[in-house]
Amino acid sequence: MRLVIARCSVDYVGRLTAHLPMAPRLILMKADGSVSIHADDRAYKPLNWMNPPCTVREKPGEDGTSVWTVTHSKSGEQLILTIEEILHDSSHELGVDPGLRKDGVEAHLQELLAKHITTLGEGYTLIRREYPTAIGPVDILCRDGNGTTVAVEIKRRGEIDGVEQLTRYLELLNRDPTLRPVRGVFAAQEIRPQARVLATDRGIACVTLDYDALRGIKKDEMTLF
Amino acid sequence: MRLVIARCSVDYVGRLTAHLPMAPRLILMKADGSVSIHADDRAYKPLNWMNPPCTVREKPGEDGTSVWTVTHSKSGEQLILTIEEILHDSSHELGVDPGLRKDGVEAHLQELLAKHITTLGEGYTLIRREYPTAIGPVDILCRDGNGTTVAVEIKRRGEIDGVEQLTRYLELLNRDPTLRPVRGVFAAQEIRPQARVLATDRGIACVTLDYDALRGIKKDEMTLF
DNA sequence: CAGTGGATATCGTGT
DNA sequence: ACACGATGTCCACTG
Repeated sequence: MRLVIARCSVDYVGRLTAHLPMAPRLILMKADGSVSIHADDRAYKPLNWMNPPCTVREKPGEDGTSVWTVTHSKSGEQLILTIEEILHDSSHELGVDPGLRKDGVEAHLQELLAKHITTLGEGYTLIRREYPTAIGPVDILCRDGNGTTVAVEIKRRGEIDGVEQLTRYLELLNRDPTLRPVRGVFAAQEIRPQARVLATDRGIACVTLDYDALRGIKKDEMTLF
Repeated sequence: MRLVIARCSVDYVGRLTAHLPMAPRLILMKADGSVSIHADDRAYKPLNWMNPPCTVREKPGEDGTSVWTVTHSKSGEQLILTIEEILHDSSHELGVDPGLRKDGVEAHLQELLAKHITTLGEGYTLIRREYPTAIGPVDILCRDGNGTTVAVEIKRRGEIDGVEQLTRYLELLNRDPTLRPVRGVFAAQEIRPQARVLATDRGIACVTLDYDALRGIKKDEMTLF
């Protein structure tokens, strides 16, 4: 990663044509070949940029300037930087990043639903989250008001896969005499029609989760179908 | 603008929950208060970030680490950076950026239409682009197949303003005996109904420009109303 | 209505 | 079905 602070002007010719007048800016050149030009505002969004794959050609310009031409390898788009003065220039080896782990909506929904398990219905009690089975953990195992065991599968977007997964869990759980009978609840922020049809056909209830509501603002906005 | 290269781990708690394991990264702190954490790839997109308005609190952590807590002033979202080692740290005054000037679609459309002026009709010939008048340049001045002068106003989105502008040009141009009579053509990627009505009422033809078609893929896809 | 800024969402693509 | 990357677009907000 190379960090350059320089007085530069920039011209972009590609999907549109754009120009940046001469001013001091950050030029961020990453190991993936990308180049982005940042001002001291606009949060993380650069003023202009070039995505990989691209190549940088550096050559002298007029009046002692230096011209960096960044060319996109496929589209031919160009970013032309005219450098008047370099105020800082440093390079750093960062290596490959382990990357972002999103505990994301699914995990968060699970946590919230476990905490507010009665949103599934009155008298519901949590048995445990991530209830282990031979084919993987069930997101939530709980009991309804009648004491019947309920297995809950949580997804951000409920699709057929999720229904199939829950079906497998239910089949397995229903072999356990201490749990049997086990009902299924398919919970997601958004449930695709096909998934809903399949779930209903298998006697699995569908619950649409309202994330904000679950976060505790208003618990009542959860709708049960 | 402060540039920090540091071994850090990051936890984000907000709209979702995310974690970044300890690794060397760029921490970009802008004058607007924003903080973004970049790996050496993914083009201009940071691994994680916090938008303004936010505040940064720096305090010692365990084992000699330093913990930077970035808190969003309104939502309370937090970005927690645990810094193990600082490899680079520099600050730079950039001042306010003059900002991006998008010559954008309009200039590009003008260029393309000038190049393919016959897309307005058979026998059309270009007089010149940016034809100067006392009240500003006319985007394109050309002649149709009959030798009649035609003034073209080009916009990305055709609104009433553009029609008014073209009307003023036409009024002026029609005073010139060497050009008179001058017809008007209002060309845009998208023309608002009101603008179209006004233009038609004034005897100005409307042309919807197909950007991709003009770019030379298929010249025929331009539609004349 | 025009101009600006922000998107951890959503979409599309590829596997 | 899923993961990843890109949005140079789109929308919502402001004045």
